[in-house]
Parts: sequence; C-alpha cells; structure tokens
Amino acid sequence: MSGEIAARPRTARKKRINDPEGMRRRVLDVAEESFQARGYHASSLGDLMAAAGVTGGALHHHFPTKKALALAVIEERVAGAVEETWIAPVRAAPSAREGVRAVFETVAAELEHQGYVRGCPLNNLAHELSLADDEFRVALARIFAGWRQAIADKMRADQQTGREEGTDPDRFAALTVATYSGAMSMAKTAQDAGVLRECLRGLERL
Amino acid sequence: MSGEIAARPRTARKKRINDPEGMRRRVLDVAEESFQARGYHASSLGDLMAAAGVTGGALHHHFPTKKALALAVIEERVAGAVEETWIAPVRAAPSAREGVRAVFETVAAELEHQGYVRGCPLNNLAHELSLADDEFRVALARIFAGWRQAIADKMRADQQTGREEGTDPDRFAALTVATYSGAMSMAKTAQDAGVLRECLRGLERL
DNA sequence: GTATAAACAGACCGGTTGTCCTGTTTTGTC
DNA sequence: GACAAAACAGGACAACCGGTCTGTTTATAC
Repeated sequence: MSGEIAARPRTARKKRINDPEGMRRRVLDVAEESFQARGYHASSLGDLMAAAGVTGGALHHHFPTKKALALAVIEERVAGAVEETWIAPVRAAPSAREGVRAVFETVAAELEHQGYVRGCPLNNLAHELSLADDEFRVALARIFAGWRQAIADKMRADQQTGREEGTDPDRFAALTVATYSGAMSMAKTAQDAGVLRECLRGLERL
Repeated sequence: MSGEIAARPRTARKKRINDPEGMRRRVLDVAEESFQARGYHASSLGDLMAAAGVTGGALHHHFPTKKALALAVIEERVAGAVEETWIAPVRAAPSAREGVRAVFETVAAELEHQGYVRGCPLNNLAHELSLADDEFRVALARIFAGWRQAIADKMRADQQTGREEGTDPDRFAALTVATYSGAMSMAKTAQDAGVLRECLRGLERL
C-alpha cells in the first residue's frame, strides 16, 4: 500500500469541453446552497470552487467578484424561489386567502418532512446584505415588492368578483408576507416548523 | 528643531487604572453596534479593538474568543433590548392588544425620526447565527420564547378579567412576534418603516 | 510589605481570504 | 486554415483574520 502514489487520471487525458452555461449554472447552484446554509460572508470562494469543481480562472471569468456572484444568486435564484413557492401558487389558487393558506401548509409540510429549517431564502440574504451594500438592498427590496404585489393583485382580482370587500389588498399582502417571514425566522431559530401553522391559524381569524 | 525626537507623552506618564467592568462594557458596546450594523462575520476583532480603544490582550482577557463575545452580546444586550422595547411595555400596558399596538407605533415613530432602519436586533443575529452554531441558536431561541411568552401571559391576564375570550394567547403571541419580525425585515430591506404601520393595521382587524 | 492573582499591553503567527495575472485551450468566423 | 475572442487552468500575492504568547502593571489578600 505504501507504494501507491496519487492515481493519475488515465481516462480523459486532457480533453476539455467548453460549457459556459453549464459551468455558470453549477457555480450558481453551489453558491445558492452555501449562501443559504452558511451565509454570504461565511462562504469562501475557495469552498465554492471546490464544491463546484471549478477553477479560479473559470469562476473569475463568469463572476469577476464575489459581489457579482451574490447579485446573480439574488436576481436569478432567490427571485426564482419566491416566484416558484409563492407567486405562482397564489396566482393559480381559487382565491388570495386560499392561496396563502395553501402555501403556508405546503411549506410547513415540506419542512417537517425534511426535518430541519433553513429559513426563507429571501429573508436570509436580506438580513445579512441589506445594510452591507445598497445594490444588494435594492435587488432584495425589489423581490419583496414583487411578492407583496402578487398577493395584493390576487386579492384585487377576488374583489372584482364581489368577494373580500372589506379587505385592503395591500394591507393584506404586507401582513401576509410579514407574518410568513417572521414565522420562518422563528422556525429557523427554534428548528421547528410548528410556529408556521400557529401563525397561519392566527392569520385565518381575519 | 532637528533635535526633537518623538514627542513623549508628557501628560499621563504611564498611569493606568484597572477598570474591568468599564472595559468589558465598552467592548460590548462596540460589538453590539458593529454586529447589528455590519453583522457578525463582517465585524473583525481588529475593528472592534480600534473602535473601543482596547488592546488585544484586554479583549482576550474578557472574551477568549469571538464566539464568546457574540454570546455575551446576545445574552446581555439583545435579550435586554427585547426586554426593554417589548416585554416591559407590554406588561405595563392596560391590555395585551393595547401594548402590542403601542410598541408598533413607538418603534415606527423612532425609526421614522432617525431616518434609517437597522432592523430588529434579535432577528438580525438570528438569521446569521442560528445555523452557524447551535449554542448561538439556543441562546437566540430562548429570547424568542421569552418574548412570545410575555405577550401570551399578558393576554392570559386579560382573559382573567373577562376580556378577549375568543383569542388563543399563544397563537396571538406567535402571530404578533412573527408579524413584527417580518415587518422589520421588510422595513430594513426597503429602508422604510411604513410597512410597520401597514402591518399593525392588518393585525388590528382581529 | 509581600505574595498572588487579576487586568492589561503589544507583538507575533499560521492560515485564509478575495482578487489579479499570465498562460493555454477551445470555439466561432471568415 | 488563419485569426480573434471566449472559456478555462492554475498559480501568486498582499491584506487580513482570529488566536496565542510573553511580559508588565495594578489590585487584592494576608
């Protein structure tokens, strides 16, 4: 066993294939994952490079700075996550109120199934980066605004059909997003998704 | 003039006074400030030492590690902030619902007066540190629990006098804390405290 | 007064960080 | 096939980080 030196890669002797889109996607994948799990400042580019199997040159080619990488994660991944888990389901729901209820329960069920709580992707980055850099802040604020507007628009659509006449759409949207964000914050800190359901019950008393 | 060597501090010729409590307090002051403004990972001990006017030896004497310093900030300052701005005012209020309303408006007024939003001290650290270290997480979770319980207890006291019979105290407390936390998160990201008032209005419809 | 511990000063170090730089290889274009 | 640009490799580097270490001064106990 002592004679064994590092096994050379006999297969694939220096045959490179340029795949810029795939490489960019892989970097974004591990960056999104690491930023959520460890945070922006606690994630080193060295770790990301190792996890993605990417060299420094390639990383620098696609994302000149760490900030540029984070901005891409925010605008492409975090915004996408909010769209996927909140905006689309609410739009597709029979009503705003029903959509909100469904999302709360879906997320709570998912968290309980996976056994741990990583928190809301948007809120996680918003807390760490909003005060650090104004470009970060604006990008994150835009996602919050789109989230709220989607809920408010749905509520307005409900009102077009005569329902929910006593409810202020923007107020309902703000309250919903705030409650969800705060509940996720508590769930993350307690590592228990139960508070999500508790807050949903409270919200339904409206 | 050429004969002058480095000007010796003629005043205060090496007269040191040991003030362990004061030095500890100064370190905690700048650490709390920096952790809130820049976050834990973005705050270097070097910056803190410079800001507090403290040498490395003194810092290490009172706080052996950065983690120990953060733990002290959490348990002594963050817990104190929650106690001061939330628990005490709610206890002193005529009712739970009135206390919650008063705190929301007080905080909103303060934020609008100072012109910027730094966010909720507890939530700021909770997001960055909950997943990083379990000791951090437990310490932060305990503060959340105390916050919720104070509100729930106040609601239970109200119910002893025949009021609020249709409200679940724990549910009300969870909803209140979640809404406030989420609203502060949005207010911080948008740098606009208006959403706090918006959420309070929504909450009052219960 | 003397012993002892606490409080503080200040330099030092190994490891890590983000970024930059110089090459090499692949790909697209004519 | 010639050529330019994009894509990628991999090392270099200065700055910085957190922690440790040794030594000195101040306070406390007896």
